[in-house]
Amino acid sequence: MPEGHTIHRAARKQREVLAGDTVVASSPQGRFTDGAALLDGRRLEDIEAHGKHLFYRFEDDLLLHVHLGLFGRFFTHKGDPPDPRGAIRLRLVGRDATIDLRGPTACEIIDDDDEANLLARLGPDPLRADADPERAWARIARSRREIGALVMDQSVMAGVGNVYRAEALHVLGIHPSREGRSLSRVEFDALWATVCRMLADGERAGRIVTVSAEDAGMPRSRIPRGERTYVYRQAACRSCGAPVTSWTLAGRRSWACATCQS
DNA sequence: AAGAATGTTATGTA
DNA sequence: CTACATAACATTCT
Repeated sequence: MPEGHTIHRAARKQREVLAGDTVVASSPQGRFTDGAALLDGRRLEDIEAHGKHLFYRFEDDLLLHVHLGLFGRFFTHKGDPPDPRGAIRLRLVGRDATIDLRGPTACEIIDDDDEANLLARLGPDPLRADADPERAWARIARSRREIGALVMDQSVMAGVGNVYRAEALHVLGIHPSREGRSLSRVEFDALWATVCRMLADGERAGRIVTVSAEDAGMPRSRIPRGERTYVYRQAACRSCGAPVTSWTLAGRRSWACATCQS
């Protein structure tokens, strides 16, 4: 479910929903029980997103790290807290909203060292004002790894996942298998700008729609599911109609248009 | 109803 | 040291 846009959106919405409240975090279940006793009843002070990672700062300097992984999801309930459904790993209870977390790969109490180590492994996040694209360029410009692997490597840039990898490289006409170091500075600048735009769009809309209104022949908000991407999970390119090839790149399925991309 | 999926990490191999 | 493959783990949907 989540690429970087989902995470930033969650942070923003949760800040809104919980703003000004005394928020109580209740006992995570299952394999995340370690931090339960510590979190219980503590007030939430801040939420921050870095790439696909979320950091919750609680009173008494307690820091909760959440990573949704492939399946993690938040569920927001207005009004009184409902009975827990399924394995709730974290429950944040505000004055008039409850947020449940299910299926994360990480939901753990960490210390400042852990946090520093995590952040040190993250490249610039296109959704953050403090992102420095030069760090990404420095890695890409001298790497012989495929660009399709590099853009999804969270230490190169933080927040891009499988959908944006396919879509960003497609609109730029760059084949995912090209070596990083074969990209020109102009191409990299366009790549960074595209990733920034796509992630920001996704955060605003709450879903990924990379196809333009012109190409779809309808407002982007009304494009049906399954038609919102040019090549991702497509058999034919939604831009030119040519066949889309798919193969495994960096452990994930990858797509490219035979004619648009080289 | 097996299998795939908007992810990461640890470990083994070359 | 780099790159790549595999397994493990989380859950929902088709």
